[in-house]
Amino acid sequence: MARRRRSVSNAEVARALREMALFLEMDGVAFKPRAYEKAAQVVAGLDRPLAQIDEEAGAAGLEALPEIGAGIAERIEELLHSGRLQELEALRRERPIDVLELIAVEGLGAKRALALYDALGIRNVRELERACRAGRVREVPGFGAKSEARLLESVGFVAGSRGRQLLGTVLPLARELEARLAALPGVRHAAVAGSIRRGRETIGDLDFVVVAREPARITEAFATMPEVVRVYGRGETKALVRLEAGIDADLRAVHEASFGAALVYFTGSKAHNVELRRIAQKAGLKLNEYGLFRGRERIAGRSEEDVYDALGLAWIAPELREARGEIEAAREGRLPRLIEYGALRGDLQIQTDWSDGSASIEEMAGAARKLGLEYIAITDHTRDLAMTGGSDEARLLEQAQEIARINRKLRGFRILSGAEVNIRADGSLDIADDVLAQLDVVGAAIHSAFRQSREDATRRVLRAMRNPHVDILFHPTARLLGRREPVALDIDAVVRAAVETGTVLEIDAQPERLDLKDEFVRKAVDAGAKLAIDSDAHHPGQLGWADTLGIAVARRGWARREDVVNAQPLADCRALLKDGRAARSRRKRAARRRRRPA
DNA sequence: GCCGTTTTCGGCCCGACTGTTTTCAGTCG
Repeated sequence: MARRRRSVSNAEVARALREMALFLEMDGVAFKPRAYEKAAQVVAGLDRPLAQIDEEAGAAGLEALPEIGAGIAERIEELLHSGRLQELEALRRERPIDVLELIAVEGLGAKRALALYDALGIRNVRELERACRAGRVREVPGFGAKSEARLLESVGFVAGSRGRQLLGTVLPLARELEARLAALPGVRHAAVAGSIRRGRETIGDLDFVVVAREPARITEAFATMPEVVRVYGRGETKALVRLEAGIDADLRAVHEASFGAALVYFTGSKAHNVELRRIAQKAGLKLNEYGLFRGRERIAGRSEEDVYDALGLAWIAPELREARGEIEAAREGRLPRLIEYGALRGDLQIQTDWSDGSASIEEMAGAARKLGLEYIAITDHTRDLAMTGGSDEARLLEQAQEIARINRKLRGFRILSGAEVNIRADGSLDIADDVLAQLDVVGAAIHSAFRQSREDATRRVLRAMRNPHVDILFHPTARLLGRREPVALDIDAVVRAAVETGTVLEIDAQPERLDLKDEFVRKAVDAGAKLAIDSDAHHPGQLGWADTLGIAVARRGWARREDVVNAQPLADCRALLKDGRAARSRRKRAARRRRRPA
């Protein structure tokens, strides 16, 4: 029997395309490197396996993807079918350079990596480090003692780098630095830009834009902050530093008249900016970080609104700036009215000391109330999660009584009884239906058997969603950023089932989860499925995640307030849950019976 | 190599900073 070949992942294909780009760049080939690089980015950002696209639609399916034409589609197919790319292997034989590793060193690109290989035979970071220490790099034309020292320093940072960090980790630091910049003398505006402003789930570096009377003093102050462990460069208007948190921070100072253009420019995304510049170019204009120019005349730049307006576009919220159709929508005036920060009125997933949370029901309710919420659901873990002290049926009912008792003392705030029940591998639940029927909010979630096949995992989740008592699918894919892959769900099938069964899909706002992720939120919104944005807090201090991280993900998924059940008043929220719907239809049927003449 | 309101050829985003190049290439964002 023929053994099935291990399937080639999108990440591996993206890596190969990126490597192709670098080898081509070494030879000074024009434009092709960028074509490969762009294709690599598209592949890395796909939410479906290339192998699946190839299986279903072949090369035509691959070519339908943006930035992938006949040439690259053919190479992707070669990779998928044979696990190899002969052209790349030939390039590697010709120059056995670990170019992907080497260009991770700050200050080294394809060209200079090649120069080092030609002169000294350097193939990887280890050999680069040795050559730097031996003082041989400074002998290479185009290099000197200074670049040798910088490279040596950078090598250490490559080893110690932790890569992209969680939005939830970096956001507080970014806000703190933003506030400190704003407080410096002579600073008129200071703003966080970059992927933080767009609300991306992970962050590669911090970007700040400032307007100041004496920019050079600001870049100086920035580069000498106590958190700075290394200064890559600093000029009159720009500084790039490494922070002790293990992340780089970039500061740009511009004039007031350029603030909006700079904010657009440094907020990105890169792909969004490229589209904006193309629009400018076609209109005979030029867009850069200083403004939108007709010839030498600046026609916009002071505010973001001016810049977009002058390009014939409505202002686009930063969370949408990913070149996923937002520019067309802005041109045609059909951008969604996104859910606002602060719009949540309740939180439907909260753990307490009845399972693995650290605070009591009353403490969590009090903290939620302080944040301005009107209601919460207490959803402690259940039987299968014994490790967390998960409740059985009797304990859930006991907790519901305790909640009722607390509610009697509360005015203007309501605690809903609930549970986070476990979805077993076969899709059954770990709590009996008759008890679930007595709770206000039932969330169901996967906590085990994460590596099922796509078919099995999808069947499992759909079975749970069809349970009439399951109101919400909690953290639907169970991924943990940087630690655990998502369960291999057919997300389109899950979204369809959500619409059919009235099951709400959750955006779990725990920094490591952010699950559903933005692209899946968009699918849910497009299909008309309902969402919940929950903190999944296990401690009072974590309740704020929903309004920061959770809303950011929802906005990135083009969600509006009306798509989110817990952005509604309590009565409306409850009516949108399954039991509420069932109750409503029961009432309607009863009313029809009454109207009918006897 | 990709793409198309300049559509099957001829374009392809733009600027700051660094180092060593005495006029600019490479790298980065």
